[in-house]
Amino acid sequence: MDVSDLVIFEAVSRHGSMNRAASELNTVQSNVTARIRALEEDLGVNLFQRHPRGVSTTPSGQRILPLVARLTKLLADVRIAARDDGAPHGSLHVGSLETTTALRLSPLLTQFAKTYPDVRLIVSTGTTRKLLDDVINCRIEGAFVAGPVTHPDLCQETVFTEELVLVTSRQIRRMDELKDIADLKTIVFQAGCSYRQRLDSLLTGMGVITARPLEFGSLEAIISCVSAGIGVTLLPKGIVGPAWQDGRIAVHELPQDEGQVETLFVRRRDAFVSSAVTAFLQLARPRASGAPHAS
Amino acid sequence: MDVSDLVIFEAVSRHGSMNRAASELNTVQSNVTARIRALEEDLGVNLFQRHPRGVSTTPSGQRILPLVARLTKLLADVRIAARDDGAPHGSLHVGSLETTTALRLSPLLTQFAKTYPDVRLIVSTGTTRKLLDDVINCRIEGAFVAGPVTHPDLCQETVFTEELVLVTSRQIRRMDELKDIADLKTIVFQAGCSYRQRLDSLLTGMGVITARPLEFGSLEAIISCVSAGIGVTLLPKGIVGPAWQDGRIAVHELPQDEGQVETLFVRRRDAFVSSAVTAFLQLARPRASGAPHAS
DNA sequence: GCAATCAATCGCTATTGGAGATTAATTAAT
DNA sequence: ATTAATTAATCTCCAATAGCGATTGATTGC
Repeated sequence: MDVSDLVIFEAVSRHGSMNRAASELNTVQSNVTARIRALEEDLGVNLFQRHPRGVSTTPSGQRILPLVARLTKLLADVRIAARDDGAPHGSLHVGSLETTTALRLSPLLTQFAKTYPDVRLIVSTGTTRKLLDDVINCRIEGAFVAGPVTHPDLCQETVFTEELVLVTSRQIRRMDELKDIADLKTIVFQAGCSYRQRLDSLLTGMGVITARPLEFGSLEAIISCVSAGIGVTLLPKGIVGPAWQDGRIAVHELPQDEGQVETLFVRRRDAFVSSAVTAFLQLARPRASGAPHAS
Repeated sequence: MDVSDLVIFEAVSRHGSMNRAASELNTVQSNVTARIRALEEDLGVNLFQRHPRGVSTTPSGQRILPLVARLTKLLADVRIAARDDGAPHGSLHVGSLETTTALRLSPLLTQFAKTYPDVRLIVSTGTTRKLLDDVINCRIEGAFVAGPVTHPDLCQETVFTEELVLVTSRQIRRMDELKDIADLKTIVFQAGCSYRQRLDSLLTGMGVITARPLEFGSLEAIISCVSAGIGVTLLPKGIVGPAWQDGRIAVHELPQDEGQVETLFVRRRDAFVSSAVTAFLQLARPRASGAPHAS
C-alpha cells in the first residue's frame, strides 16, 4: 500500500470522478484507474461504486478517508520535523475569526513577522465552524475561534476574552425598545458564525421574536446595515469603537454572563509541534494576565 | 518520500547498522544504503552519522522517529478500517498488569472469546511503565495499567478499583511490628512496577527503612517469598485470598486513602477505534456501578 | 442516432528498485 | 606490523512497474 495511491484515492473520492482526479493530479485517467484497482486489490475491498457517470465512495472508502487526511499530514510533518532544528521557519497556516483578525491579530502578526522573518505566515478567516473543520481535517495548523469548543481531537487554550455588545442604530436608546420593533432583523457574518446563535438566544431571552438573519461578508457591511437601521448585531466591544465614536451606531452592553466570550486558539492534539508553531503560541499567549487555561 | 523508506530508516536507527537492518528486512545492504541516501536527499538532511562501526541517528533522525511509528500505525489502521464493516474481527493486542490479569481478566477474556470468535485477542503482561510505553509507541492497542496516568497522547477510563493490602508472613500480626524488623525487604515484580513506589512511600510513611527491593517475575514466587518471611509486598486484596485462607501469609488492610488504586484502560487518543476495540471496551467497562470517569 | 462522458483495457517505454559483487575505510586481534 | 573482520558506499545488471497514449465499451443526454 503506497501513500501516493491513497492520495489518488482521496482525489477521486473528492471529485467523484477518475478523470477529474487525473487532471488534478497531472496524470492520465488510465493511471488513476490502475492505481485505484491496485489499492482495492491490496485492501481487499471495493473503495468505489462505478456508475456510468463517475464513481461514488463506498462505506469502506468513507471509513479510510479521514485516516488518509491524517496520513498525508503526518507525512508532511516528517518533512518539517526533519528540517526543524529549533529555528522557526517554513510556512505556518492559521485561521482566525473575522472579528478577532480585525481586533487582535494585527499587533501579533506584525511582531511575529518581525521576530521570525523566515516563517511564511498565512492567515485565513472563516467562521468558528469552518475553522474547526479545517483544523480537524489538517488543512490549517490551528485557529482562533470562539469558545467553548469540545472535540476529542483538539487541544485549546484561551488567548483573548472579548466583551460582546449589542449593536443597533442610533434610534434605539435602550435594549428593551427592541421588543417594540416588528420584524427585527439580525445581521451576522454567515452560516456557522458562532455569534449568531448567541445573538438569537439573547434576543429570544428578551422576548424578541427575530426574523431570518441577514448574512454579510465583511465587518464594514454589517456596521453600515446596522447604522441604516436594517437590523441589530452582536460584536466585540473593541471592534465597534470607531463607528461608535463617529455616532453612526448605538452600543448596548450586556450582562456580564452573557457578554463574555473567550477566543481560543485550537489545534490538533496529535499534530507535530514545529518551532514555528511554538514561537507563534508563545507570542499569542496572554502575557502575565491571570492564568490561561490550557487543556 | 515513501513510507517503506521510512520503515527502513526506523530499522537502521534501531539497529545502528545498515547491515543488520538489511537482514531484518530480508534485503541486501546496498539496498538499505541506497534507500537511506534517497530519503536523506529527499528530506535535505542527514539522518545518520556514519562511523566505521555502524551509524548513529542524528537529531534530525531522532525527531522523525516517533512520527514514523505513528505513520506505520496509521497505515495499518487504514487497512483495518477498510475491512472493518462493524463486525469485530482481526487481531486485538492489549496489555495488562500481572495482577490485573490474574484477578480480573479471566472472565472478561472468556466472554470476549465466546462472543467474538473472529477476533484474535492477544494479551501481553508487563509493568505500568512498560505497558504505557507500548501503547504510546503503537505496539499494542491499549492496556490495563495502574492509575493515575497523565499523558497528553493517551485517553483513559477507570475499569476496576482495587484495594491494596500489605502482605507479610504470618509472624507479623500488626503493621507496626514492621518497624522492629531490621533489614526489611520489599518484594516487587520488576523495575517500573507501579505498586513498588506505593509500597516504598507507605513504608517510609510508617517510619520503616527499607532495603533494596527484591524482584520476581511471577505472583506465586512473590507469595512464596513473603510466606517464607523474606520480605513484605503490596498486592490487590482479591489476589491473595487463596494464599490467605491457606494460612500461608498475613494480610494487613491499609487506610482507605492509601489502599485504593484504580485500574485504568488506556489507549492512544488518536488511534483508530476498530469494531474489535469497541466491543472489547464494551465488555471491559464496569457495568451499572457508579459513573466511570473517562477522559 | 449522434456526440459526450465515463471507466476499463492494452501495448509500449522509461524509470527504478533490488540483487550481487566489489571497494574503501577502519578496527581488533594476532 | 599484518591480517582478518566489519562497516558503508559504489557499480552493474536485470526484472518489475508506473505512467503514457490510444482504444474500447457502456451509458446518458440532446
